[in-house]
Amino acid sequence: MEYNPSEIEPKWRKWWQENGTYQVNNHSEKPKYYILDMFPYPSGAGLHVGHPLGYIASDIMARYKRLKGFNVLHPMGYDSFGLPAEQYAIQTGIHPEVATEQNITRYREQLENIGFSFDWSREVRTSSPEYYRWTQWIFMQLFGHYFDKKAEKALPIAQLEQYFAQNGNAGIQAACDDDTPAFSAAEWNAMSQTEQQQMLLKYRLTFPSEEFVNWCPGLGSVLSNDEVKDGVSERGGYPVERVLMKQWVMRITAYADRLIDGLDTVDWPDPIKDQQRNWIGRSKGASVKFGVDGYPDYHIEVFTTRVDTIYGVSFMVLAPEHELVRELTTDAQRSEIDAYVRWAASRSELERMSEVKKVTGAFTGAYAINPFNGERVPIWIADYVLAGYGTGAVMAVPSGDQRDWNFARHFNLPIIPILDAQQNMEEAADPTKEGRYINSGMINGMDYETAVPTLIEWLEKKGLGKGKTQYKLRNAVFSRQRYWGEPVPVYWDSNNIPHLIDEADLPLTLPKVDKYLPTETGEPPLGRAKDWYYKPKDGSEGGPLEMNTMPGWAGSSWYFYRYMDPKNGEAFCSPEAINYWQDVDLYIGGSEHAVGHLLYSRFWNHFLFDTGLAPKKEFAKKLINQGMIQGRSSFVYRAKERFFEEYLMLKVLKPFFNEQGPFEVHAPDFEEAWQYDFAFGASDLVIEVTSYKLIDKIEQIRAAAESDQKRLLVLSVEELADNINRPDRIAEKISDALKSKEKFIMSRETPKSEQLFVSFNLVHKYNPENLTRLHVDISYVNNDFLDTEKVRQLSMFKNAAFKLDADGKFLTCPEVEKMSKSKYNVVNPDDMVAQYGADCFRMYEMFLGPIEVSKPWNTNGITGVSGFLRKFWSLFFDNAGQWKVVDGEPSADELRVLHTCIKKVTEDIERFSMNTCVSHFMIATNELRDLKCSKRAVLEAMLALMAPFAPHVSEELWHLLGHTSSVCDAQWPVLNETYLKTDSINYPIQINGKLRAHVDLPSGCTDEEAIAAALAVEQVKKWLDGQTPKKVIHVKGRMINIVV
RNA sequence: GCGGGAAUGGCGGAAUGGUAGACGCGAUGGUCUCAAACACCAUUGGCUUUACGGUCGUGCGAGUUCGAGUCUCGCUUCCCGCACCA
Repeated sequence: MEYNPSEIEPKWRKWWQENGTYQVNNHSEKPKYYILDMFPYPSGAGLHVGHPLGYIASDIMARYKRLKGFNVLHPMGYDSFGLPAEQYAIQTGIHPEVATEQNITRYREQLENIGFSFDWSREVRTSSPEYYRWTQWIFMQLFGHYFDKKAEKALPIAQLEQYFAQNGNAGIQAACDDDTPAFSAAEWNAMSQTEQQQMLLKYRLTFPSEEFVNWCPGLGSVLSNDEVKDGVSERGGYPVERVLMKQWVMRITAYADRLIDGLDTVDWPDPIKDQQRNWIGRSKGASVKFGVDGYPDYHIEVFTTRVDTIYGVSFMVLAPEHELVRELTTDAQRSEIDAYVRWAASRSELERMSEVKKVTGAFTGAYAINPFNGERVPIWIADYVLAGYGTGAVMAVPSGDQRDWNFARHFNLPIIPILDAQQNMEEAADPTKEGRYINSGMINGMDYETAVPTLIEWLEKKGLGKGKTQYKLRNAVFSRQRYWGEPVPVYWDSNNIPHLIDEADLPLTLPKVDKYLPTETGEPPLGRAKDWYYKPKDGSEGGPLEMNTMPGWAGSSWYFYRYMDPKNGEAFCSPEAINYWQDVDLYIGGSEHAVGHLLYSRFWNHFLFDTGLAPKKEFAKKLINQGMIQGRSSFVYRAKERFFEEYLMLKVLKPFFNEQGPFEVHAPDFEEAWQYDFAFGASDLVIEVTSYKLIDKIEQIRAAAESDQKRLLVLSVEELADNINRPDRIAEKISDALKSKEKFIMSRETPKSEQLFVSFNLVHKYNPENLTRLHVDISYVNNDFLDTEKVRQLSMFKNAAFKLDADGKFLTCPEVEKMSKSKYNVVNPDDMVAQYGADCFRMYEMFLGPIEVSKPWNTNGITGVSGFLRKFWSLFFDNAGQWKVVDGEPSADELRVLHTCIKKVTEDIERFSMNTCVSHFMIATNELRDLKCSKRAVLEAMLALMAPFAPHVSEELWHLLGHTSSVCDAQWPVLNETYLKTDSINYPIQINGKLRAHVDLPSGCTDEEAIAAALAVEQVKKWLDGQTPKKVIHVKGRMINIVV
């Protein structure tokens, strides 16, 4: 039998499905292992070879853990709400649900094709009502809770109401809006129902709020920052304005500390943790109020992380937009300040970014007073201070902060050293915290650790400031003005207070709409729905339903629990299921989700934990980032008409120079002066290069030549393209024309070619301006060489001529780019599977390199893996296709090869080094082949090792060995170290760390024996040259180093 | 500007501080074949040498060490993330 993946692979996929091989039970004696891939969005473009990279790695892990005796949960589903389907719906009128369904079908086919061990009976889709009713339900829980800072957890809002009724809000420590007023119990009890509800919104974990958004009236939607370029939308170029809009917001800031601290408890890559810490941006410092000279009522509040540098403040800087700028500016400075403010407002973000080194600013004429020493310091404005961040004011300490230093240098402001350890103050700021304070009043002589609390205590006593922890993190906007998302289960009463709908009325399903666009009045698409109104069953007052939908991250923030119990209609997940599976043991996905999905889902999970719904604070123990697979595009160079003039000059006309004397050349800059492309000085012949199609142009030139009394030779570019590899033919033609007496010479043959493409390795010979660079579909390219015959299928190349290189080949120019349809560099996994088989595809993706590294897709090496699989097969079948596996005791060598492979593969899977696993399989296969090993005991163990990587071929051979159950339920082979030992070891001998000789020694030899043997080696004696070694190092089983 | 990561043959990449370049691709030579493909065998970092060998070599420059691709410090370039974040 021959190895034929296209036959065996579908057979086993069918068998696995019929036998329910991948179905997982929520009850088991075995330990659980939950391995999860990040949720894909089913896009219309289908899967490309980059997507499965992580899925293959997780599938290998899942199969490996199963062989090791775990009950493994490895599910797959779809994050199926999303913008692309909605945009498609706007264009075509097709309901997003229909398009999404089609896309999912296609994804499923493609995924199935690769032989994953997903339990498809657990598939979930965020856009199905059975799923999103629970997303809505979790939203309702968030609405019903507040965050208690004393308990450090979410508590029911009813408890808060009770507390307010008894105590007012004094003494409560809860996360709430900044503008929450203080009120007593009496005041609370005197409030109307509406007023109380209004107040409670300031505490709820999700609440409506007025937020600034980038509103684009032209598109009828809100845009993200990066969709806005220079104040207009990137798509369409419509104006964008910052407007306040009522949005649902999640109070994620309440969890800022827990989200930072929780990072220390999970095994995630440090770059991801760093990004999250950075995003949350916890900085401990102090807020300090500076007085303003002559304005006793005004204060300028600043936040600083280096309050210890306060005596080094030599000026203040306000943002140009700061509210006090107008009032503080003196008349003398007014014109300068006004001009600067106007200039700053005119500057785009881009300009500000690119000119960080340019120092600009203006003096207001006013002075601030340092609360510590009463010193007057000038108040400046500069655009490096942002109005929207912090207080919009900075205390400038030029000795410790480089940007302040630059500013001080530029405007000649004092630079005051404050620590005795600060150095090179003349060249740059020194932000050190080392040493003792100088010039620093009450903290003189102290170190950093004692100075900070001293200063903060003083500030707080005087009421001029306080120690403060500041976060960069903002509350997360949870509303989208879209159709294709989860409806928010909320209605608004006549007093404009939001209320949850009754839990029994979940799911609140998406209504039908006539169009997927905003209404004429600017309301979201749900505003088009009829009867989008809620009437409670208890007969109380109802109201219109919320028209915003939830964002994409809503459904993906808790999906890992739904897989545990996907069909449950009573709960988002049964307590039994969640207590069995607990949390995700291994999560694999791209690092682009570092702060979006991964932070929001941690937030939701902390909340679910607080309410007792989830058993663990962190939902994923270990996270692995998979690298991106980039595309490898191929470019070809197409000649523009001017290329042929250049070509003629370089290749053809040079010899005529000697015979005919200098000729004159049409130069682009003198188009008016020169009528012809080439003119021979000593002859009356002129040459015109043009397309034969341009009859009018040829006639004009001909008339001009006649009136100039010149003879005209017309060379068509098509003809030149045809003869591009035969310049001699063109030369002959010119030569004939020179000898001829004819007035007008033009080829009568119909040229074949329309366009000329130049091989990449010849491109350097020509002016790049004469060539156009174009993508060519990579399916016509092999090892960067273009298949010049096959490519004629494309209309663009139908009549093309190719300028080939010296070897007669046409080279394309490769470039690594994002994999995308428009770049013609997409590789579809289906094609790879059809050509090489799923097992080969899986192993090759792993073989490409470490899982976490991004790399371009390149099939150049796939034949190596394909060849390996055939070699592996040939351990079981001889050349004639006869089964050759025999029983019998394996030899010591055979066992050594097998157990080396067991050791390496086990170690490498555990550390996710899948690429080296494939190498080990290749090595073992080559060695077993050399040993002519076909022993059942060895091959059976090899199959178990191979099964996670190449499940189809392993299953086939496993059954041919006589098994009736799946190879998935085999046992992972156990390593026996004794088989690894060899009798002798070939030791390298180094002299002074340089390899000089080798010696064979028995594997158990002592230091003395090894050293004596090493010194006796002829080569070593030569290098020692009679000297006694100073020192000899013997690393057992490794090497010997002799120091002379 | 800040933070993180990386840099090893023609290419993808190996290498618990211990023989740098495993494994694969590509290339070269050979066997098989009418021929091609497949397959198989051999060679394949640079320089040098008939050969044995010598010598240089993991982005650059120092350092620690008997020994550094690996550890430390300084630099260069590239990639990723964040971004006037005080």
